[in-house]
Formats: sequence, C-alpha cells, structure tokens
Amino acid sequence: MRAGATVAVEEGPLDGGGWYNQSVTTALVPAAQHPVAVVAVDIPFAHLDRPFDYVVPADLDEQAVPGCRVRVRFAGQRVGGYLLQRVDSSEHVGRLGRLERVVSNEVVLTPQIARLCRAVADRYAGSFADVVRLAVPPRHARAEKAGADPAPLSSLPAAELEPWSRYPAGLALIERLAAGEAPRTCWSALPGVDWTEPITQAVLAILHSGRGSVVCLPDARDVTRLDATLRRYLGPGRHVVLTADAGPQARYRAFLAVARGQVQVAIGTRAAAFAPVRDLGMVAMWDDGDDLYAEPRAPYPHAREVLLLRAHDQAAAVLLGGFARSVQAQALVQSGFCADVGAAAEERRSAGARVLVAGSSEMAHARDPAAGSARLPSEAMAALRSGAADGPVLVSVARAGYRVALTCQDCREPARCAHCQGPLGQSHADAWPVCRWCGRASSPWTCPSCGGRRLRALIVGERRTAEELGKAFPGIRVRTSSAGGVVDSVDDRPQIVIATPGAEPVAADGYTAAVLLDTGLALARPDLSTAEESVRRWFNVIALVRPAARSGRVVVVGDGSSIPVQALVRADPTGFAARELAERHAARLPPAVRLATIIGPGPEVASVLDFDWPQSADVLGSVPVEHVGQEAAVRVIVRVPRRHGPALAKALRVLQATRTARKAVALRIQIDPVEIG
DNA sequence: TCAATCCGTATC
DNA sequence: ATACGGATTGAC
Repeated sequence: MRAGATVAVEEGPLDGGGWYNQSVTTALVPAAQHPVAVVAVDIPFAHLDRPFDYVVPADLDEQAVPGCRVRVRFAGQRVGGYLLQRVDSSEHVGRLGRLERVVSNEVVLTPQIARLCRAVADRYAGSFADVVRLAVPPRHARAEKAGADPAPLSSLPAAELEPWSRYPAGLALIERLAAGEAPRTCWSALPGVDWTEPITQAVLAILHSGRGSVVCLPDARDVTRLDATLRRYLGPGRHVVLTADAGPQARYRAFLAVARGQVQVAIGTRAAAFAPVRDLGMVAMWDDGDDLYAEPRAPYPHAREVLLLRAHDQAAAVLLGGFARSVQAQALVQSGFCADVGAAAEERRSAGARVLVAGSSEMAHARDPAAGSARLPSEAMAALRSGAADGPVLVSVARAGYRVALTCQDCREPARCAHCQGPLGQSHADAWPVCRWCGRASSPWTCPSCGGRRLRALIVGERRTAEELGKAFPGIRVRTSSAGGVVDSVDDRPQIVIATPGAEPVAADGYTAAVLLDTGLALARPDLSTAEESVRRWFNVIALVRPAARSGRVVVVGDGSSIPVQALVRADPTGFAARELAERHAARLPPAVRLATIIGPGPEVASVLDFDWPQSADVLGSVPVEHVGQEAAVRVIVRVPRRHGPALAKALRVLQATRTARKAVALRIQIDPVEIG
C-alpha cells in the first residue's frame, strides 16, 4: 500500500508552512533512511483509531525505533503515542508533522503485541489506544535506567513429568510441549492436588523447547502460589510476576525484563495476558471461569479471549485449567479447538473428597424451633465434629457480615429503614438493626405491616456463623476469612474455618471436612451465569479437602435434586458445563452467540435501534437499567450468530465512530459481558 | 468587495 | 481539543 507512493516532502527555507511550525526556528532535516514514522497516537476516539504518519528528524533517527514511545503534535495538541514502523514514504496527501520527541528508545510495544492490541480492539469494538493502555504499563524512568544486565542463568532442570502422569493424555501433552508443538487443551484438574505443579511442568517443557510462556491467574494469592512453585523448580531469574499491586516501579521493571527478552516466562493477573514474551510457546490460564478475568475498563476484554487471540496469531499452545470447567472452555472443547485433558472417572473419584447432600433443616426447624440452628443440619454438624478431631474443617458461607437481611419474625415482610426504606442488617449480637443505605440505627424496631417487634435473619453472615459454631464446639478454635481479612493458609491443627467465596484459606495438608452452606441462596441470584459461578466456587472448595481415601468429606447443604448440586455429587464439572452450554444455545446466550450490550442515556440509546445492524442481528430493548453513578440509563442488547461476531464488532465500531466524530456522549458498549446487569 | 464570524470537519 | 476551509453575514 505504501510502497511506491512518495512522501509529500517539501524541502526549503522557512515559508510559514511546510516542515515548520511557528515555534520551530531550526530547519528540519529528515532522517536519511525511512524518514516516515507510522505512529499510533494516544487518542481514544473511535473515528481517529488509525495510525498517523510523521517525519523523523535526522537527530531523532537513532532513537526512533519501532515500538518506542514518542510525542507528536496532533490537532494542535502535544500527545503521546507509539512508533509502529519506520517506512520510506507516506500516502498522506497533505503535509506531515514532525516527531517532536522520542520519550525513550525502549521497545515497549513489539509488533506482536501491537498486532494483539489491534485484534483485541477489533474483537471488542474498542480503540487501539484503549487496549494499549491495558497492555503497556506506565513508564517509570528509574526502572528503565536500572537493571540492564540480566543475572546469569543456571541450566534448566530436566522436566519431571510426575504431576501429569495421573492424566491419560498428560505425558503426551508434556512431550509435545517440549518438542516445540502447540497443542491446545482444556484441563480438568484433579481435586486435592497442587495445581501449580502441573502448570510449572508445562512451563518447563516449553522452556526446553526454547520458547516462553504467559500464565494468567485470577488474583494475587494465586500468583503468589505459582510464583513460589516456579521459583522452586526453575530457580531464580527465569520468570517474572506482573501484577499491579507490586507498585509502578517494580511492575515496570518486570515488564521491561520481559520486553528486553531477559526472561521468557511471565505470570500475573489479567493484564499479564499482554506480556511481550519473546518466542511465545504457550498461553496458560488457571480457573478461567473466574470473573476477575473480565477487564473492567473499556473495551472490557476478557483475558481468556486475549490469550486465545494471541495463541492463534503466534501458533502457541493453549492450556486452560481448573477444578471446574467454564462454559466457554467447554465450547472450545466441543468445537474441536481444544482437546479435553482429564483423569479417568475412577481416578477422579478417589482423588476427591466424598460428597454428600443434606437437606436444609428449615422445615424441621419451623416445626420444632428448639431443634437448634436451622442452617446446620445434623449431617453437617457430624462432619464438622469428626473432622475437627483430626485437623482443620472448612465452612463456606455465602455472605460476609453478621445478620445481613432482616425480616419480620411474624409476617416475614423485609425490615426496612423508617427513614429511607433501606434494608436493615445487624452488625453484632447486641447491636440495634442498622440501615445498609443511610447507616441510621432503628431502635427499637416495629414492623409497619403487623406491628411485630422481633426480627429474623434471612441471610446469616460469616461472623454470626462463627459465633454459632463457637457455641456448638466449645474449645475448638474458630476463625473467619472474608474480604478485608483474608487468611491465606491454615495449619493442620484442629480448627473451624469460616470463609466467604473466594476467601477460603488453603490448608497445608487439606481440610478433613468441609460444609457448603447457603447453596440455595447462591443459586437464587437471577444472573445468567449464577449456576456456573456457584458450581465453580464449590468445586474449588471441594478441591481443598482431603481425598475420600483419607476420609475427607464434604457436606452440601441444599436441594439434592438441583442440577448444580448433582454435578458436585457426581464430581462431573465437564458434564455440568456441557449441560450449561446446551442451555446457552437454547437461550441464544454467549458463548453460543455473540452478544453486545449498549448502555447510556435513554434517548441516545433509543436512537441506536434504527442503526444499520447486520442482517442476522436480533435487537432487544431498550429497557431501563441501574447504572451506578449516573442518572437513568437504558440498555439495548444486540446479538448475532457467532460467525457474525466480526460483523457485529465492525458495526459497533462504525456506531462509535459516528458518535465520537460528532461529539455525542459516549455509550458503554460491551461485547460478551460476563453478566448482563 | 472584503473582512469578521460561524459551522462543520479533519486531525499526518 | 484545535485548526482550517468554506459559507454566511454585515458594513462599506
């Protein structure tokens, strides 16, 4: 395209135009070789989402390398950008501006990552600039100066294949990775084993093939665990950790070590999906169903999708592992894109704890209020009692807090704040009920419908559960772990650990028993991925418990006939995911279709209804939605068959571009959002 | 007829 | 955001 065209270069003296602008007093001499820089400017507007050409002055020739950060004048303003390429000529018919400054000659946006950013922007109907902001961490000049020479590396340890030998296809997988091949797999991890070891073995095999790996993990706790295992097996200096919470300098230093090719293994949370690992051999992800992988900033890409786009572009291996199977991973298996790597049913049964279901004793309790705690049926109490004799036991509760949702004991009406109608909760045993919205204590409370004065808790939080269990098991240590006070791990002494989802501590030698409370409450949420999300969390809890052979057991309190609970009893994450996927097909929901939500002010969103959508598009709405921090917002849903996904994204980009060009208010456009709020 | 101003559009 | 070009307006 560019070849053959000549650059609109005007040489000559100051004439008020040409190469000069008002403030420049010295003549501009273009670089002798490749005088044109193709620059991606840091402007998020959709209608400006394309590269712009600038002239490289001779004095910036050496510094201006592809992938470096530059500053240019754009529409009269000085803006940052990335130099994508140096070329001979420009197709631009007007005059070219000049590169004002090379911020640093450090290559931070390699061609591969630039391509990836473009692909992600296209997939999610976003702009390149928005995606690059997710991919390249903010510059830290001091980190750039320091750490130029990498530490000498010891030789790679031989690949030990032990963690994969329990999977029929495991050894073959590792051999293929070590041989330089690019197999794509969804791996159903056996419960109770340290999942960081199989991932480490895969990373090591890839290193043996002379290639690098990117591994994404849901949160900082998981990153720390994999970091420790990698260090143990690979020694120091072979990998880096890319997480935001390490601070800007450490984060940029780790990023540079990867960008400079000093290390070939990058692990981290969702942003690590963009790590510029050289000679990429594998992308891996643990527990890909975790919604922490969904980026909350525009264009809201999911790290799994980023890794898959990357693997496709660079012919890298894919390893998606977890104790549960996400619906998306199952779709990859069923489409033939990924192979299914799991253990035989027998191996799976013996590796896991014994799972039994206990019906909630709500009904029994209603008949006989003296029967004890309604939430903890006798089977659960028995499991805790015998388990706590031997080691730590885990109780999983749905919510943090004490008594979370109060209702009238007599008429069951929700208890509301007299002042603002907000829901009432109770923060500890002797406290007056407090409004969750305005914070006012309502003392004393009287039911406005029936005049009742007694309150009943619809939802019992982790602290109240701890209090009840402390009374039931005097002399045993009871501790809690929840957001704000997460316990990472517990030792093997007898104790009762009460945790909210995602905050479960790891027990060094496994829990002797676990009780899953509130399963009905978790499944009652109306969101489309509620069942999948609940099952994922429960499989993660079960995996923390000792195998049945060492008398590990799990009591699920809930409805034994419900499909999610059945999946736990049968230890069948794949079957459950296949079933969910079939339901998504029937309901025409992702990943069976591609779906976009458009949220914004009513009249603006209403106007997109007559937009020129692809023929196959199904346009739903608009309906009012709650939109935090903004006044009345509405939402439109557009969905198309999967194969028309690119057409939908393209249409949305056109929609955005016409809107940003006429300075209309931005709409929130999300493709395949994790939840449809 | 020409300058001052407005508006739309491109931004290299 | 700003800058530029073309259209429009208003004063000679």
